[in-house]
Amino acid sequence: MKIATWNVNSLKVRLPHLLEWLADQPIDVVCLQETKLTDDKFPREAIAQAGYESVFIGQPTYNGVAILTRRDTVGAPTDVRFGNPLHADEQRRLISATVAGVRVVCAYFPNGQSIDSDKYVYKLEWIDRLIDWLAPQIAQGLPLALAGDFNIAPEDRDVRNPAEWAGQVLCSVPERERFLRLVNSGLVDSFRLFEQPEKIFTWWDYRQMAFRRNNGLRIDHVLVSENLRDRVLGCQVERELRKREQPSDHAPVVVELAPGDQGPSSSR
DNA sequence: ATGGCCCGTAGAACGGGA
Repeated sequence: MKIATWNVNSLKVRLPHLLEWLADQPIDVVCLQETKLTDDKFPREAIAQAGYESVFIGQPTYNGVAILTRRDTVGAPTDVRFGNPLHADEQRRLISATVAGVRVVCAYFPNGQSIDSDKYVYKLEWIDRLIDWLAPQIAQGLPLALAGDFNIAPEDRDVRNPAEWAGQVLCSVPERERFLRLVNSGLVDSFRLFEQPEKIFTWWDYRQMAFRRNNGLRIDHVLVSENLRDRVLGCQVERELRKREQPSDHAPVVVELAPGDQGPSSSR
């Protein structure tokens, strides 16, 4: 079973890329962030014709998240939940569902803007509430994948120019400390389970030809619970989608999971 | 030195992203 996360930066604009990608790649579960669509405008039909069920929650202009599941393999998701029950948040940043026995949490972490911004305070608080919610479930042994745009580069090796970013939003100590707290609640960064080439990133600024110069950050992640660790077969960044005309500034991250005891399609 | 792009909402610039 393949699980992917992708910040599309407007699903309206990126829908053709998404459909071409899914026609080409056998992804079973796709977590999307920054759909920027209200629910009445979500392209459920086009995605259904491509063979995917979708659950989603959006708002005008900002945020918006969705989980797509491949009908032929994993079927429709169950126990869909919107938001964090421990956090009355107006912003649509979280959706979770059970797919093939795995609790999939699709998250669009706040950006934070800059470390002296109110948005930064909100970011840290938002993550704290997320940990409060997820940690007990992980501790109880729920097989879980937390996939999304974390807006955190966990270590300096996840940044092309660490000196430029030192102490800045996405790289600050409090953010990295929270990433570690998430990991320490019983998750592993699937990307780091494998020997990886250096300088692999998931986001590149649209400006300054940053992608061509590979001036990026690794801020999109798939963390899996310890009890799924042995099932992770690989984790890679789909740079191809960032090379296209009119790309998202993020590239997808794809994780492959070996079938569980119940198999990938027997969950429902 | 600063900001240099893209998207949505606008119906011109501006907020937000990262």
